Amino acid sequence: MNEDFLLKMENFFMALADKTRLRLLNLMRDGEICVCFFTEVLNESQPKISRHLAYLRNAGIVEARRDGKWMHYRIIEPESDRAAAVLQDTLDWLASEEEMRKDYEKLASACCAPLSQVTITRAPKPDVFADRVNNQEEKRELETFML
Amino acid sequence: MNEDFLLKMENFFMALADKTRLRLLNLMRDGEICVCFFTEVLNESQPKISRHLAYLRNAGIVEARRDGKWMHYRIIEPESDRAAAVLQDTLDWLASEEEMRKDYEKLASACCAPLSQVTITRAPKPDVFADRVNNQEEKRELETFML
DNA sequence: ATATCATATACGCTAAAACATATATGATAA
DNA sequence: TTATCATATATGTTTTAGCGTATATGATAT
Repeated sequence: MNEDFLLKMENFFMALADKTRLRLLNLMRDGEICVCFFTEVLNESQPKISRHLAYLRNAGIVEARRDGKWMHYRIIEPESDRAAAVLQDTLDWLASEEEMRKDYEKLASACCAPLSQVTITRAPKPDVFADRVNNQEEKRELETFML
Repeated sequence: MNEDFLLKMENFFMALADKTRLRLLNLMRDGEICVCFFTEVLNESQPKISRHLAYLRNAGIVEARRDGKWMHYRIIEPESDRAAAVLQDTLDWLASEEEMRKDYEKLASACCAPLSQVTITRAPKPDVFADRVNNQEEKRELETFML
């Protein structure tokens, strides 16, 4: 039956249907973020954050990169163009909300990841995905440089 | 706290995170539909359909109109522009899927509502919301005429 | 009135999601 | 090696979603 496609779509929206996951996505909207930031900014337990990040990863919405002891998560463009459109609208929605901006600003007062300042003082670009892809190499170099 | 806005957003996505509700939205994407159609086309129990329609109504995604014994549901534009954008993308996504088109075509072989033929042979317009609003009066007249 | 039709809601149950706590993993430091 | 740090996962429990069945509501028909 049509179960396959519907199931994927259902799972995609499930991934967006959670307060913690929405806050996580909001924090990642302009680039990759270290797990320790999430726990700090959202003031939630580390296992809770990890579980929700795993959920987003399984849904194909974020991916992770290991950097020594740290894990950095970033939003990726979903395979489906349609899903990508929904996700982009969702990120714009988050960006437009005052409360989410407050979360975002807390990133400045961060914890372990040395790259924090570099990453977040970069001005948010309108096209999130393009920005993310283009700065990938650059970011990696900066990180290596700072370690 | 920020609970209010996040809760609303979470509920909005919850409403989209269910196979039955996605199929219902797909069937409503070009105009209002009678409950009896839903049960017929989706081949699901009447209470199940009603419960999911109530869910969508509480989420501010559809509204109902009574017409004698029948209830007609239609998609409405959410208050939030951001939610409206996500919903529109979602409807386009549904419209693009073969399996959903099959559901949609089953509307032609319908049940109780006399208006069915008139409603569904009308060619789908690109701007769903505008179409819906503009044809409201017209539809009401047609229904009255046919009863 | 009563009966019937279309739909909505209430109730009890099952299944799945989210949580807190504990433990495991994988990397660096000593 | 052992210790420690950052993160992931496993376990048991609580909460919530969805379902089927039964029943209520609201409209028409007799």
